Amino acid sequence: MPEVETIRRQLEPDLVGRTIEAVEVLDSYFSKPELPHVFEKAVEGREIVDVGRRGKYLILELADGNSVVIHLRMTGSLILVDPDGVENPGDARIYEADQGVKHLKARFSLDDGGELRFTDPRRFGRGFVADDKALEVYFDSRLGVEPLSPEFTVESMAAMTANRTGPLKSFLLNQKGVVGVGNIYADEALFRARIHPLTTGASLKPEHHKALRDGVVEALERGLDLGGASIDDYRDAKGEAGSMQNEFLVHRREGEDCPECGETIVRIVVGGRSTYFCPNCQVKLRKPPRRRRA
DNA sequence: AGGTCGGCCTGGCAGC
DNA sequence: TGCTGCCAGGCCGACC
Repeated sequence: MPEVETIRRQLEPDLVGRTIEAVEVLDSYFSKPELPHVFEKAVEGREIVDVGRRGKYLILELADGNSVVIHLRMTGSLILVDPDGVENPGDARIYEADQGVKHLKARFSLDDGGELRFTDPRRFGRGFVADDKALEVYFDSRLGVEPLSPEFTVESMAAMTANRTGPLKSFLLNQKGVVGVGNIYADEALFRARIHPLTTGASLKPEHHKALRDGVVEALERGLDLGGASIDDYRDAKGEAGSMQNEFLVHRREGEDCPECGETIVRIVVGGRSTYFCPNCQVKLRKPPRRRRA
């Protein structure tokens, strides 16, 4: 989510008020199950009136009441190429890596001469067009509370986790409770909350509800402050990498020292996903963790 | 209904 | 060198 929000914030000032003159879908996977030309015709000639986000979905709201909804999944990128093209330092890097050509899946030509490009080496990203009503139905059936909204309270966390018998890590990844938490931020949030990833929601006590809520918020806000995490492919709308990956507390740090106690961070698989945690700080039992060194 | 697991994709890399 | 096979992970659908 920090990655999508970073892109949204960059795109908003440049895209609002722009008209999309032409759309070219170069890979039918992008618009699947809709045919490319149907997607193109639904978007061409429309003005963008807002750039929003819901969970990890980016939303280009059009003047005709429809919205272009784009999900980047893991490896999708949205790059805004300025009207003057080469002046943008990010552009040069994209051409250098041959990404803009090799993995270009869709392009949106703007009325100011600029272009929004969707690239995705793994072809998981998707885009579709929907009206307000359809979008509401779509999101309501899939997505829960926004983590950075006032609705994400300790009470809501308590209610969401109350009857959960599966691992909290899986709950965080499931977008029906709280949205926007992917594998990186789930690990970071659980560490901040000092909760073991295999802990069940039903076993949480009131202090844990607060710790987990705060952990999620803090992990996501840290990611936002750092412009997202660029482990592999992620780049922002200007083609620049984020720096969250340099400040992971536990994620992808197997064998390294816990930043809190110095214990060795371990990796396990939860729900088929790599999960990193500190076995000393994030205990399953109530036994207080021993402190080794700060 | 909640939980679990495999599939979708491709590039990168370890291991032989 | 070149091949195989595994891993990365957001979401969905099938199944228990």
